[in-house]
Parts: sequence; structure tokens; C-alpha cells
Amino acid sequence: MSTKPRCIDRQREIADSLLAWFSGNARDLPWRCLQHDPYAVWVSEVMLQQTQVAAVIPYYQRWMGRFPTIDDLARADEQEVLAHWSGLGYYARARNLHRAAKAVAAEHSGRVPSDPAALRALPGIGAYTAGAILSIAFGLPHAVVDGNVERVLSRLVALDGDPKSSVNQKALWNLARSLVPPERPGDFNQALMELGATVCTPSLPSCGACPISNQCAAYKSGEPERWPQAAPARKNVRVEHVSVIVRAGDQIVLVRRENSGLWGGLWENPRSEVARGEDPLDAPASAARSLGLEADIEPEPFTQFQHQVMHFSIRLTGYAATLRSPIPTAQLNGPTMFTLSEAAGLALAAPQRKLLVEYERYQRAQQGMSTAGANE
DNA sequence: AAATCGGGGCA
DNA sequence: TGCCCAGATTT
Repeated sequence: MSTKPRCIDRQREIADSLLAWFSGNARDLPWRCLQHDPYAVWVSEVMLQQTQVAAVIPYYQRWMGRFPTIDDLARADEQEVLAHWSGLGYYARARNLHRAAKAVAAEHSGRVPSDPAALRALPGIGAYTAGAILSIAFGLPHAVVDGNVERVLSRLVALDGDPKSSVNQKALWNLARSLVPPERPGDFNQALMELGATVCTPSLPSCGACPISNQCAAYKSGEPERWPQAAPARKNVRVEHVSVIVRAGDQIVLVRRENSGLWGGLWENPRSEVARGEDPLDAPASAARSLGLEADIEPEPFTQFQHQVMHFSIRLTGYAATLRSPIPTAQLNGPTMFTLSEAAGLALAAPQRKLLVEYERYQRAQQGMSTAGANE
């Protein structure tokens, strides 16, 4: 009856092969226990955006423990939401998820909508995440195309050109849609991604273990790694910064970044860009000056180099005249003083969190030395 | 269409 | 070091 019976048969065979393979080769991942909870699927899919499975697992467990339902998330304070995301990166994902939870609570009576258009209207849900929720949680025959699917399908049909180009993106989505079976669409989509993650890898794919290698054009060519034909990467420009631990007594100064841009809305140590030609050792002083801290800056020997950011410690004396007395609320954006244990509860970017851990260790070592000295 | 967001893992 | 990762949003 179909106009392309051979084509349909081939699609059916690919789906069946993948589903059979998946039933014996699916990794045991925490979110696969809650496949029928749209919120749980949603959280896992957002965390997995541009983030590897191993990095997500502990964050997912902690998140679901604190925000087990969409209402728990909708009622939570944004700073606490960000604190639970702290270290995962791409913090707009957390803010969007929080905003979307509030929207679902307000506009959909707390139920994740199963309508594609309504899903796509939520902040942070694009074509991929909508397809994943619809197919995995609701069992609806929608396709997904992520980095894994992109690679698998590019090899399957030996796709010519950059898979990111708009023409090829349309082709890949159409191909993915044509392959999704009406039954078990969620398992099929996960199988496709699982295959890309564990078998059809970017380098050294294990074609011997692939259930659809007999259908794969790249495999037949003998050089599967020729696909996908990625565009040449652009080179990135690095900017040097210094990050300063400004200390007064047992407290340190943190500032909250703007909501948009890098590490949006997170707390960090005062930071200063190193101007071209400037001695990096002068930068801590300019960072302090940008806070209005003019007096009695005594650099301490604690320094740490991390990527392109250098960290210095500065001890402030007479700070009360220039920096207002400790501000208890964490709502302010300006320089605010925290003890190290208070800082540990804030939404910090991962490098800042590591820096504070190192600094605490350094301080303890210093105290140990001074104690030992006093005993002599 | 291109840039941006981030941190970790791995060759 | 460079590339990749269960992408979405802004410009």
C-alpha cells in the first residue's frame, strides 16, 4: 500500500534492531527508574544538555532529593536553586527550569503539558528536550536529535557536509522522524542516543558491536570516522583575569554577578581583568580599588593558578571605613562579607568553590604553623 | 547564521 | 592542548 515499501521495511528493521539491542545494553541510570514522571525526565534532560552522564548523576540525585516535584521547585528560592546547580555549568538552564516550573504551576495546574507547542513555549525547552519528554514520559512518537543522534545518523547515511548546517539539520530531523516507531518511541530515542554514547563514538567506534552496521553507509565505506563532517572549529581568545580573596578577620568578600552572561547570578571573589601589558601582580590592587577598598592592602602569599585565572589573597586592615559593615542578606549584589562556611552554602561557580576549598586548607596550614611556633 | 554559555574527561 | 558532551537562547 505504501509508495515506498522497501524504505518502510528498512526503517522498521533499524528500529527493531535498535530496540532489541537497547533491551540488553541500556545502562542503569537513575532517571530511568522514573520514566513515567514527566518532571523527572525533564530534569534529567536539562541536566544532560551539553553535560556528560557521569557528571550529571550526583547532581540529579541531590536535585530530586531537594525538589522531588515540580511544585517543590516552583516554590523554591532562586539562590537555592542555583546553589544546587553550582558546578554543573550553563546556569541559565537552572534559571529557565525554575521559571518554567513556576509557569507550569501557574498556567498548567502543576502538570507538565503533553502538547508539543505548550512544551516548547516553556523557557529552556527546545526541539530536543520537547521531543525527549514527549517520547520518553508520554510515549508519543516524537523524534530527538542531539549530538549522539547527529553522529549516528550522519554515519548511517554518510551525510555530506557539516551536520550543523540548517539544511543538514532539517535532513537529520526528518530522518529521525522517519525512524521513530509508533510503539516504544522513548526507548527507541534512548537507544539511538545510547548507541552514540557507547558504540558509535566520535573516535574508534565499535562497529563490531553495532546492531545496525549492516545498514550503515559509513561502515560500508570502511572509514566510519569520516563522518560526521564537522566544520572547522574556531579558535578561542583567552582573557587573563585575577581573582582576589579579600579577607578581613574571618570573613571574605564576595560579589554577585549580573544575571546574564558568564556565571550569571552566581557569587564570586572580586575579579579584575589584566590589561594588555599590565603586570598581573598589580591586578589584585586594581581589583580591590574597583570595590572602593583603598587602604592598607597587604598581599598574602596564597596564590593559586587555575586555567588562565590567577588567585591572590589580600588582607584588609581598616576595611570598615571603606566597606560597609557585614550585610546579612544574600539578596544584595554589591560586595558582601561572608564567613567561609556561609560561602559554602552560596551559589558559586565551580572554580570559585574550588578556590575557597584551597584557601581554607591554606589557612588551616598557616594556623598549624603558628600554633607550632608558639609552643617553642 | 554565528556567538555564547562551562566544566569535566580523555587522547 | 583540543575536542566532545542527552542544546537553548540571544544577537
